[in-house]
Amino acid sequence: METLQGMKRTHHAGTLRKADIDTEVVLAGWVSRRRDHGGLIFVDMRDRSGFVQVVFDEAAMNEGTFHKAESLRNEFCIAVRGKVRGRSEDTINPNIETGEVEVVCEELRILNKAKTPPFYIQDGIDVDETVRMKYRYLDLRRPEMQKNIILRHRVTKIMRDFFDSEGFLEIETPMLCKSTPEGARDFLVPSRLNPGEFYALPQSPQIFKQILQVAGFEKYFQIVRCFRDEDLRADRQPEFTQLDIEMSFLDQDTILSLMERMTQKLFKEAIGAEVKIPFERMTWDTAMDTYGSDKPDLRFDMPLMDISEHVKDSEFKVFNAVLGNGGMVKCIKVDGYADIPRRRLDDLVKFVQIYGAKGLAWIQYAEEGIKSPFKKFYSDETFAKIAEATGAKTGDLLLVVADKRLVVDTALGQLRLEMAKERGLIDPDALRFLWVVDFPMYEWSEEEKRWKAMHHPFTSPRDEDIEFLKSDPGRVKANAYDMVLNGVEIGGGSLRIYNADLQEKVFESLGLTYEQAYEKFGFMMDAFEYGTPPHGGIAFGLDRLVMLMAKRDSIRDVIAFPKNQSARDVMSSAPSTVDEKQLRELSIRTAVKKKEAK
RNA sequence: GGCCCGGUAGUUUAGUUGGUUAGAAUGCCGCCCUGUCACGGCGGAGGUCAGGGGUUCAAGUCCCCUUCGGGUCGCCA
Repeated sequence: METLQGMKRTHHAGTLRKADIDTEVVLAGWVSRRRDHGGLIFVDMRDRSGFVQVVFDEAAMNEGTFHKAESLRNEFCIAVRGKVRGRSEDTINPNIETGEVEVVCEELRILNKAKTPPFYIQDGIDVDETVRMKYRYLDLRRPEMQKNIILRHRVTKIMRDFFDSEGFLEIETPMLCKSTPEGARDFLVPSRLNPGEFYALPQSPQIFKQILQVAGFEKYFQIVRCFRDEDLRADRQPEFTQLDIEMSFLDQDTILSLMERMTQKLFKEAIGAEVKIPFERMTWDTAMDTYGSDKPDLRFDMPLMDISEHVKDSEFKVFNAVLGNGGMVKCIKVDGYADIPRRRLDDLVKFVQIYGAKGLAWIQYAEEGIKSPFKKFYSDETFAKIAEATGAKTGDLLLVVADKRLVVDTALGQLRLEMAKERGLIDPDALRFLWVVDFPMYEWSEEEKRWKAMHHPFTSPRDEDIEFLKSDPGRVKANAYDMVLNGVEIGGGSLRIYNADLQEKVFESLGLTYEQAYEKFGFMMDAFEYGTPPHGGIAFGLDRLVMLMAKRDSIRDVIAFPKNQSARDVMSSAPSTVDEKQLRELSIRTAVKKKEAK
């Protein structure tokens, strides 16, 4: 092995251009590809800036160096001293950025050899993700992964600059916190010094950032790791990063427009995308009613339409039962898909059942006539009326779900997305931002038979709804808002309660007595007794945001070292068992493995 | 916890109704090659068909269990 002594890198490989011709350069990086022609060897040399072709010419260099070049293999770490040369007309490679030049090697140092990598170090590979994760250091060498991680850096840099210029302070909050019972499962950390007691890793710095408002910092932000011990998804990791914001003396417009300006600047500077502000705003009720989702994808239309009115008063038992039970019949219209294969319809029935619908019906306005499982229960006139109401023309398809409101909306909302994908209605380059506002304060937990806070228990109800906190919690709307991009929730927040009496009422409506609430959030309630300013904030999911900007389908592609679906780090093999001694120090008697737990 | 899909050389995969020695591409190794850029030519090595059990004259293929991975519902204030 050789060292870099006396050789100082002067350039990055991917930056060399015609203007650098005749420059003496020293490059350092990795062998990306080697093309050995016998007396002439080409090596594509890669560093984080890209790559350039290095030429080893047997006739024009000393024998030892050429011999060394013959031994090069992919992913060897090397340094090269040489001169930049313009390529002759017929050897220019227009497909690469450095294709007009090459580096003629004068000195080669092999800084380190490399084993044969388990997969190609290049973009667009189709390799089992477990293999990529195990060799994450190689996966991250791939240009597209480098691009993602570099983009992530730029995003956080722009955010920090923006909030600094707006007078916000980045303040750190603890990682070892008090466990909060509401919400997601906590990751727990045993306390050695306090046997039998545990810290929790923060699900978010929520309470601390509110207390920072009591403390008078007025404008806080933090790019902060958060932890939730719940099941994973393509867009959910047990530890994730949040852009966390809280400010005093604001109204809802202040924070929404602040975030719009931040988003506009971010997209412009990070990926060169123009974002128009202000964003469209839609109430939660409208979003659910029209798109069957609290985070509608507005890159295509296809609204949910209520046809209950047209299908009542018939002999069709299915619809009658639903309508008689306070349910509804809604549909979506898929243009030009009346010729959907029967087998596909059967699939779609199964599809909506995942979301709790009992079934799916349809009306095919086909050339040869109307086809529908409930055709015999309705007159031609009814089908014509439905066509008129929904705008369905010959050749169109209506997909119909009948059930309770929430089930109908959810199932059709998901079906809407499925159909848009299938019919190619989504413009992959579109950026459709949206604020969803006026979220309900509570949602009913069937499991626990009680009202739960939809956002969190510190969210303020709208003034005009406070009177219903006790009598009719379901109708209370909150000062809560979500930012949605292309059907993905990228941020959410609220104006908080800053009045102790109101906070107590809300705790009460959640089934907490003053004593119980005090046990859980006492330090916060105490703090709130000392002149708490009106305040509110928002939190952005950084991973999801960068995922969308990088046009990836999984947040794992924008996190350097993610966990797999079982929350394992397959590279380092975390989590792992620990010594008995460590457990004893923590006053933990036994560790039970999953298999034994059963 | 439920549902769906998957596991065959290092990698990506083919493998029909169960039937001879599991085939290919790429990567790897060796030799040759002075203008390639997915270089090319010739030759070679490389397989616990995820694991276990069962059915069968015969299992990569059929059945059961386990395990690992991905997606998803629940869950995620």
